[in-house]
Amino acid sequence: MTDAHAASAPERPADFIRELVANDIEQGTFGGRVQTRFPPEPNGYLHIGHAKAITVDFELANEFGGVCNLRFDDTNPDTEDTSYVDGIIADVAWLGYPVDTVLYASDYFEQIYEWAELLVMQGKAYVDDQDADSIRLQRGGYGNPGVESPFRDRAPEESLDLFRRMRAGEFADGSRTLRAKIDMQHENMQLRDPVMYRIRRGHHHRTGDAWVIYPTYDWAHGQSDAIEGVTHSLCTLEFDSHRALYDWYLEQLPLPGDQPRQTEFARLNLTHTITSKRKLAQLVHDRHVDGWDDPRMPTLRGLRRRGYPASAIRQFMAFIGVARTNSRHQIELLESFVRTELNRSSQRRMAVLDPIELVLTNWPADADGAPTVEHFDIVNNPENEADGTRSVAFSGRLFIERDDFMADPPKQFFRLSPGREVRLRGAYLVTCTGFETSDDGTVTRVLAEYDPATQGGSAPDGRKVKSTMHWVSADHAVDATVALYERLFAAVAPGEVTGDPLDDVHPNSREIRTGCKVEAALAATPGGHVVQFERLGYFAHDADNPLLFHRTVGLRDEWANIQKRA
RNA sequence: UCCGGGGUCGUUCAAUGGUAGGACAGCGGUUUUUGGUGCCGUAUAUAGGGGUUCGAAUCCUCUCCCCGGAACCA
Repeated sequence: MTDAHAASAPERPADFIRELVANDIEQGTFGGRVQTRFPPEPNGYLHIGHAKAITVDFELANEFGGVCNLRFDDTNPDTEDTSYVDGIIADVAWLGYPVDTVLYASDYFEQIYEWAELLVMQGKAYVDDQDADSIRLQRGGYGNPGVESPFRDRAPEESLDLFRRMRAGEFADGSRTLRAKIDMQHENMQLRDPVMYRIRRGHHHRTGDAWVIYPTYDWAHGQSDAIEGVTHSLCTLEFDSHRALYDWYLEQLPLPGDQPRQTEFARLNLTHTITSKRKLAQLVHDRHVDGWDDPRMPTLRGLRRRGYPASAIRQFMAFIGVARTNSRHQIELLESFVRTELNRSSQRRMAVLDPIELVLTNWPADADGAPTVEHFDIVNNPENEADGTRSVAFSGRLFIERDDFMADPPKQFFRLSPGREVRLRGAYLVTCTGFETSDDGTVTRVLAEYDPATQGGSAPDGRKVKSTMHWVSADHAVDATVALYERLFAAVAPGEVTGDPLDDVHPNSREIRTGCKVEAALAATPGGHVVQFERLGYFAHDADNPLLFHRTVGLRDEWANIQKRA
């Protein structure tokens, strides 16, 4: 975190949710207790948007001394799977939040069913024999009243009998539903006799075939909250109109404790990023990406593989806060948190992505005629002295970045060109004496002379050079593969009003570069960590392949800006 | 069309009747054995009209714009 970030964090005023909770505590609502929950449906993997909900839920409970549990909203057997359950648990844990208590709405099916019978007996719910199309037609429209079902005034005893037979499996899927009897003329469409149970014979990943009827989200969510003792049920803005129904259900029931309260906040949107589980699933299905953990994906596992530190994601979420305004944050802000964290934590290594040979023509040979090899101790991380130094081999034949040499450089180019002296980081000052080209004019080799008096990279006479370049020794480097990523989506920008963002998938969102040269020691280190290749950006070492690196984010590149402006 | 939620620098989050502030992105400078990092400086905003008030981003009113809501999805 930069000082600017650090300084602004404590000054950040309470967002509206924290204000609300602080107020509740002051007034003694919920007996001063705070309990939240993060309630994903296990029908896909978590993405960066969920990370906001996770941090809001867990941090709020944390801040006020309450608890937050992970609860699976597993009320739809058709879409859910145990592999998603496992993946979500792992992702929440990776983000840094406790998963020792994992709860499931499906554990409450019996209690929720009993409460449904209660509503039926009280005449507040009825079995409807109509199909989905008829119910939808009768619901009416915005500004148009609904039509009451012909089964609406069926006797409670008859509904109860039918409801029990629904559970017993006597009726076909979709043939009947249990509906709440509220108000078919209500201006809020959610209150026009919503469906509470549907018949569905899908195999549930936890309850198996024990049930053929399943509660809908609205009929299960508030009830689960109440059973668990949740006080503050936080969700995203699109559930705003469901709040009246949430309250109505709870008001009808003999709850074991205080009635929980739903509060909505704006979901996270990011530029160049899609946060729709359905669409991410389509990216995977259509093979635009390799899988849910593809480093281009905004999934938590994709970001992790790409080298995003969990702490950077948490800090970003804390910084943007919560509000009810629909907005789309710039991904550059997230990336700045990633860079800030990585700048502090990642060790520096030298690598050359697009190698060109640099030959030191005055480099000495040993007694046996072979080129001399020297070893330099180079600082691992200038931001953290405790990271120490490493020994790097140096000799007369090196690789440098092709971009770091220009035969005919423009004014603002500070790197190697004929006649100019630069520093090879941690090694020597070298002066370019010439270069070789192939028949088509491509530079094939750069020639230079080193100054033996500048061992370690500083000149005894105090002369300065304008550039310090990274390098690898040709005889000591190893070949590696580096994956560079563009934004998956070209647009998805603020104010953009395109159609389906999937039309916008960047066709060349990944560039694989082989033949890159990296320090030999990198091949021997375990994968998973992130290193900074000097001036090239941050790279995540692939967990499975020690010679594959994913670029996490690039560095801020002033030279690129200069070229752009020219 | 009806109901609900929103509208503050380019972007985003603050300021709740009393100096419109921060971050990211810009721009200018500076330090630096990474054109990285750090540091210093700087421009840019209250959707519009009317009203209340000594004083309005904030309260009232009219208008405009954006988002959400009519699954047996969540």
